[in-house]
Order: sequence, then structure tokens, then C-alpha cells
Amino acid sequence: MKVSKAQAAENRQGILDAAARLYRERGLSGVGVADITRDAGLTHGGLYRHFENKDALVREACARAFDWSIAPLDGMDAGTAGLAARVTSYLSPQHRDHPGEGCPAAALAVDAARAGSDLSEVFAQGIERNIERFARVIEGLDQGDEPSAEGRVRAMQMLATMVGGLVLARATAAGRPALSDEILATLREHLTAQPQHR
Amino acid sequence: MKVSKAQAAENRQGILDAAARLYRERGLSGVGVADITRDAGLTHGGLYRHFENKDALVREACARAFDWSIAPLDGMDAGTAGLAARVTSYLSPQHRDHPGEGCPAAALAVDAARAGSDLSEVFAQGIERNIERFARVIEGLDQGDEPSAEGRVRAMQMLATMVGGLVLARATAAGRPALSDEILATLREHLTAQPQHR
DNA sequence: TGTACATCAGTGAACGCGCGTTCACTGATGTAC
DNA sequence: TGTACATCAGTGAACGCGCGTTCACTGATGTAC
Repeated sequence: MKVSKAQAAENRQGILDAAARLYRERGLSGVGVADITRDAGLTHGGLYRHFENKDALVREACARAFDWSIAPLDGMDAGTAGLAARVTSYLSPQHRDHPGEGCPAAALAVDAARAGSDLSEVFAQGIERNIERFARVIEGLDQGDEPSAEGRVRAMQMLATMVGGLVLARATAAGRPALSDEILATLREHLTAQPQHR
Repeated sequence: MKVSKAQAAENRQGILDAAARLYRERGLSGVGVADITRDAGLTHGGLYRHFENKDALVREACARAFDWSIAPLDGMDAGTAGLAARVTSYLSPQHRDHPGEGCPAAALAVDAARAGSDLSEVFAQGIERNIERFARVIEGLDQGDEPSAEGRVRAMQMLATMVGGLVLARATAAGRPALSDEILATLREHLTAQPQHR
């Protein structure tokens, strides 16, 4: 049956929410469209009233996941305290064990690299925004200010280490929990100490 | 028809070679067993004379990929020159564009995190070996020597940054080549300069 | 404000397809005598 | 060394299954009068 415009818009958001979470949890090829609509409380047939095909859904879901993961960086007070908190939470066992609500770059970047250039563009935007926001926080700048080249370099270093650390920690978590924890703890210490002596 | 024992062993190796390459190129769920045996010049039915199932093949192929990717570290002369060369080649556009012959951690760690604990154990072993070899090279030690705790920490930092950098560069390569190149160049510079002033 | 009707979000059966795995079969290999 | 035969690596058709997508249908919505 037909449904009110407001309800339809809500259903669309519900599908995107479910997709963003499930894709990060199980990967782009580990989730079927029926899994997603079922999770959103709908049946699979109606999906195509909202999205052209699975690829379009994936793109929107990834973009939404990046929006969510970047949002906390905007409201952050500049300086080392906020930065250290962000690093600590990023490299926490909680984040490692719950990719569904976590960083889309760490969860899906490898999948995105194998998909077409449309999805790569979404990731490039998300990663670029992450670099910019990180650079601003590192340098203690306001929203409008342009970060310096040095700040951008530092942001890339931190992001690469965080993403790589989380990826390695996740790959080893089931097989050798002690190694996984060691990786997280070591990098957490390194990255929260770095700002002072560099 | 039956085939000589030598030929059968050769075929088994051929299947593993093809699997190790194709899985790194397209991901664990992006390649079918028929793709692999076809690439090795065989048909799919005979696969199960060599491997119990797809999971067992994946595990052996990943272990083999780690063996290959770690081997160059053994013959390396200790010191910053060899280390810098390794970093430069790891974070090169060539490595980014040819995952099939590259680092299995960067190519498959996310897939491994979603698979069972058996595969995670393979990755934990491979990553642990990588950390140890890297720590030895950083500290200029021989094969038998145990690296120090500090060397191990430094190795984890370098590896995480390299893996994260390569993953981010790959995810952005198709959509924004300039950003992808910038990430590689920035991290290359950072990691090859670091040994002196730390 | 009421009424008639076109719209269209959502349903669920059906489709074609590719996957991992099985299995009866083939015929060269390698062993027993 | 020759011969007979059991072994088993490899073949290719077949299977059940889950996937993305399509489509005829339903009936509440929201518009036209």
C-alpha cells in the first residue's frame, strides 16, 4: 500500500541507516539488499523506489557514514586534549569490536578500492574532509581558517596510523587478542604523546 | 585423467599462486574457485582433491602471500638505507596499483577481520612476523637476536602508518588520483626522514 | 467541505545468474607380481 | 624387465542456494473538481 510522503522519507532514511551499519559490519559484498530492507522493517521489492540499484545505495550509505564520523570533529574544542580523546576513542577495543558504528574508512576503504570510481570519489571526499578537519584541530584553527601545509602533513600521518592500526587490530582480534590489544595500546600511546615532542 | 605426483604437486602450487594473487586483487568474496582453477589452467572440480573447501584454500593462499611478502626483509642489510628503500617501494604508486603481488595485510586484512578466527590466526602470525622482522631491521640486529621493546614499538608505528597509507591511497586512487599520490608522497617522506630525528 | 480518482510506496512471487560443492566417470600413473 | 590392475588427479555436468532485479498487484494517499 501507499504510504505518506513523510513516512516514505522516514523509510528511506531507515534503509540508509541500516545499510551504513550493516555494510561497515560485514563489508559491501557481505550484505544483501534483502538484509538491509529487512533490518529497516521493509521488504526488498520497494528498495528500487528509493535507489536506482545496489551501487547507488552503497554510495549514499557510505557518504552518510562519513558525515556521521566527521561530525564530532566539528564541535571539538581545538587543542591537544580533544585530539588525544579522539585518538583514544578511535584506537579503543570498543571501536575495534563495533565497526558498524565506526570509521567508514577503516571498515570499507579496501572494498571501495575494488569498486568503481564512483564509490572511490565518495571515499576521496570523505577522506579529504577528514584530513582537513584533523589539520584544523591539530593547529587549533576555527572552521573558516585554512590549515597550513604542515598541519595537513601531520593530519595525514595521524590518520594513516590510526586507520592502519585499527585495520591490523581487527584482523588479529579473533586469532590473537593479545597482539590486537598490544597494537591498539602502543599506537594510542604513540599518537597521544607525539604532539608535545614534535 | 590421473597425473604424475610431481605434476599434481605443481598443479597444487599453481592453484595457490593464482589464489594468492587473485584474492589480493579482488578480495576474498570477489573471486570464485572456478576463477582460480581456470587461472591455474585446470577445471574447478579437481580443486577438492587438494583443499577441503574454499576456506582452507583461502587460509593457505594467505599464508603463502605473507611468506612471500616477508621474505625480502630477511635478506636485507640492517640500517636506515634498506629500511628507506622498503618504505619507498611499499608506498609507491606501483604497489598501490598492483595489489596482486603486494602486501597481504593491506589487501586482505579487512576481509580477514570479517572471516572466522582460523583466518585471523593466519593474519596474526603474518603480522607478528612482520613486526619482528621490521623491529630487527630498525635496530640493526641479526636473525637470532631478540628486538627490544622500543624497537617493537617503532616497528608497529611504521607498519600501521604504511598499511593505513596504502589503504587510503588505494581507496582514493580511482576517484581522486591527486589526493592518492599526495598521501603516498607525504607518508613516504615522513617515514624515511623519521629515523634521524627520533 | 465532500467526493471521485489518479498516484505511487510497499508487497511478495518470480526471473536469471553465479556461486561452492558433489559425483560418476576417465585414463595415465605407479605398484604388485 | 614385462604384464595386470588398483589408484586417484583431473573432468564436466549437475545440485541447491542466495543474490540483485523485475513486475503485477494492493490500497492508502493526496489531488482535482
